[in-house]
Amino acid sequence: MSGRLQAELRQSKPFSSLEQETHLNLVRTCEHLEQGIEETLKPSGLSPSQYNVLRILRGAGEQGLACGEVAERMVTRDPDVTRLLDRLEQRGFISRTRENRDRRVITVRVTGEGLNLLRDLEQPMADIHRRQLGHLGEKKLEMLIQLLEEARAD
Amino acid sequence: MSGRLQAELRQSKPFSSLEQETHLNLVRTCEHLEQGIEETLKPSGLSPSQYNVLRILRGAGEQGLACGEVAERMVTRDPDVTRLLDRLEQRGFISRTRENRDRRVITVRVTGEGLNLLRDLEQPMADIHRRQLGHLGEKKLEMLIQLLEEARAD
DNA sequence: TGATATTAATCGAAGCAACGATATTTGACA
DNA sequence: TGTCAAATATCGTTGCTTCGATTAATATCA
Repeated sequence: MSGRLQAELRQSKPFSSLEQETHLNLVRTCEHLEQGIEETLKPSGLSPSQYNVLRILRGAGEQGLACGEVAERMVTRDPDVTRLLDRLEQRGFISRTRENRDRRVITVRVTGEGLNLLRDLEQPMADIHRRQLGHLGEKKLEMLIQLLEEARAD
Repeated sequence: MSGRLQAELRQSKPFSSLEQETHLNLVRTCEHLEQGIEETLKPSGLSPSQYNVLRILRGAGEQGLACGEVAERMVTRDPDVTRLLDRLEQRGFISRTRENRDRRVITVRVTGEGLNLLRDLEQPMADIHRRQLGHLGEKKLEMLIQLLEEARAD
């Protein structure tokens, strides 16, 4: 068994299976990375989910997206996108307009202010990603990606 | 670039760097695994953190652990362990006793009821781990563990 | 000793998340 | 057409998280 996680957990026989050890390593790594992301976003008062939504909307461009489409594209699934959007709208980063074509759907768009915020975050976010994972090098990153995609394919 | 995550995100140019792609793959995979864990734990009304605490305490045995030590050993860091323990104590899965040696610390122990709960969860948890990651096989799991540990070492 | 700092755990308040239930609008079809 | 089902987004409630402040006990050291 690998020693690093064992040391972190301070137990002598922490794992009952290789699958479990992998799981714990994944969760730990994720936690570690998310912590860095949160710190980078904290000055602008955005949560990772909110940042994710703004980027999704920037990707969608002028035509915007329906609420449900935003929910589908989020990295982590949010059971109540409405209130997430509420907070972004209150701060002026997105706008909502009800469609006349189908009055059930509400189209969401990122505002100019939202785009400015994203622009300001671009460099810091690139930096933190690099700092956190850059030391692995291209080859290992690709291996890791490959393994993770395979892990999700069940 | 790998195709799977790109399809999930439904964007044509989602990544500005390999590090970012790795990060997103990690978060997605974690999310996916945690979802399975949550479903397995739901019948007993435990959150992953609560389950984690019970296992930590079982590992510590009769002598128990101080609150702070529990917090240190958790997989995901919780800024307020007190209330997490409150809920477990209310349900009878743990007990708390103030130490006379140093009256600042409170020792936490898992109760018999807590141990029973853990025993009942053992098989379902082993099953879900196997179902989620077993298809990778021993070799790839070890590779993944190795890469994840390396990723955290920055 | 007495004053200050440190450590351990808890609590108050505010905001957030999760789960269902509820409008509102549209579609399907007898 | 009228009725029922489906889709879309929102809201109500309850419980959980988080942040900082607070209490209490111990350690430090002039």
